[in-house]
Amino acid sequence: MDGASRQAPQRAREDGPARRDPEGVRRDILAAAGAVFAEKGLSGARIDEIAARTRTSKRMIYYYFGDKEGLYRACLEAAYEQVRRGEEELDLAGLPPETALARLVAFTFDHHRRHPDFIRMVMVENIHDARHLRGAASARSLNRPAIDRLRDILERGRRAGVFRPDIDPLELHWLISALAVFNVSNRATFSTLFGDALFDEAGQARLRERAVEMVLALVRIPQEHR
Amino acid sequence: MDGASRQAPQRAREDGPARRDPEGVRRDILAAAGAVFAEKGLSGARIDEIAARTRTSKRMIYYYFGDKEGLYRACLEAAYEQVRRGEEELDLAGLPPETALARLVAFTFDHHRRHPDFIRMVMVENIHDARHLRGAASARSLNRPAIDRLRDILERGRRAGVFRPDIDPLELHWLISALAVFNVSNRATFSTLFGDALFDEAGQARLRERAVEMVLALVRIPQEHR
DNA sequence: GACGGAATGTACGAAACGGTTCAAACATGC
DNA sequence: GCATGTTTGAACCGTTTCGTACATTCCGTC
Repeated sequence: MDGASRQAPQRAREDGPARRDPEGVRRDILAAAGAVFAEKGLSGARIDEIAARTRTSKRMIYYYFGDKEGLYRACLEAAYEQVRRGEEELDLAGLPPETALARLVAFTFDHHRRHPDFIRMVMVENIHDARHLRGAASARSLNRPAIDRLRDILERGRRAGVFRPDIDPLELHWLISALAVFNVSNRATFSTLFGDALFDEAGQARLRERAVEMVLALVRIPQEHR
Repeated sequence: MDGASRQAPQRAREDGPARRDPEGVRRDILAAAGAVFAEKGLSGARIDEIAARTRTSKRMIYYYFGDKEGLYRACLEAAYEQVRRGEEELDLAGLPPETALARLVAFTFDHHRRHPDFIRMVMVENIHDARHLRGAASARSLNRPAIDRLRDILERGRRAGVFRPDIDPLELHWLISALAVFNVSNRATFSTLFGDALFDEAGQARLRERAVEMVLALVRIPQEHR
């Protein structure tokens, strides 16, 4: 073949001699499969279609991932990892609790909106009763920090006398997730039934604002009680 | 065709074989198909499995519904119809606006919880970008009353001076739906990642209470501004 | 410069699946 | 009771689809 494609193993040779580019092939497959699974679901996805969207062949899918479910599991874990890692960008340290919470809600809203394929994978997985996620121990530990972050904010707010003391961080996470996830997961049916006024830029900005207001209104101690 | 004189056949003989019963057969198929589609999705569902859960045969499915997609569409419409009809039970007339809104939120929360198969159908449909729902004109008209009900409550609250005037009923419906739907649609992944403390009876009662608080806190004019 | 294991391409098999054929059984109008 | 169109069951058909067998290429090492 040509010599140009040969220099592919461009990664610095750390421990192993990267011959052809197994890691790259894996990533390539994972990206293609992730897109197709998100679009069509587990049973709706066709291995041949995934292979076609790849720079490599169907044979490689089975070589690296065993079977369709193995590939799906790998996609699921990769999706969680990518999205949760993206959340680490958010730095709330030093902000006053109310500002921190407002920023967290707004960020979560936008973050989910930026990752519709992740949301679709989660929906697909819920259709399957989270059967595949259950095996992934990584996912559990990957998600715990979200709760910790909230607990911290709530605690700081409580100490500052601006937040109610009876709000459970897990409940709050549930509430915030509900808004941020629903916005993406049910966009198609919602806009079909009620029009898409809520889903253009202005509408989304308003919804995000409402979400922030709503969470803060729940958590705050009303002025007259302070 | 005549509507009245045709429904005779299955009536009298309860335990007899009721040979000809088109309407009954249709309902039977729809029920079985609804369950399977909700469980496995459109592409995951197997016509043979649906047929097996039926008192009749695969042949009848094609006789009555044409093909798999036709059957799916019929299930989708039936699901929306059944659930929206169930919402008509709720009577809020005469209640003060705050009470009415609180009751509406609590009812919506419980109602969705009682109909997980409907939620699953909606999820499946969202995976398909609402392609099949788009054709169903009935669904659109079926859902409009939900907005009207909210508009009415908001308007009454505004006139009574207890609700903010800048809340759009559509936005509010979005918010309420997000909480009620997410609670069912993402239960599997959420409880896998964070435990199922929120999903036993006590947990669900707490979540419902939070949802009510949250919506009311958003819509109310704060005491000190009245 | 041949060896051996890892990586890749090709082509195919077996089962699953959606959908159809054919004819028999049936209710109902005449 | 008979003719007629409707309703049903069982076997069947052509494709699609997952997965694999086998051949081949690549590359570090001896």
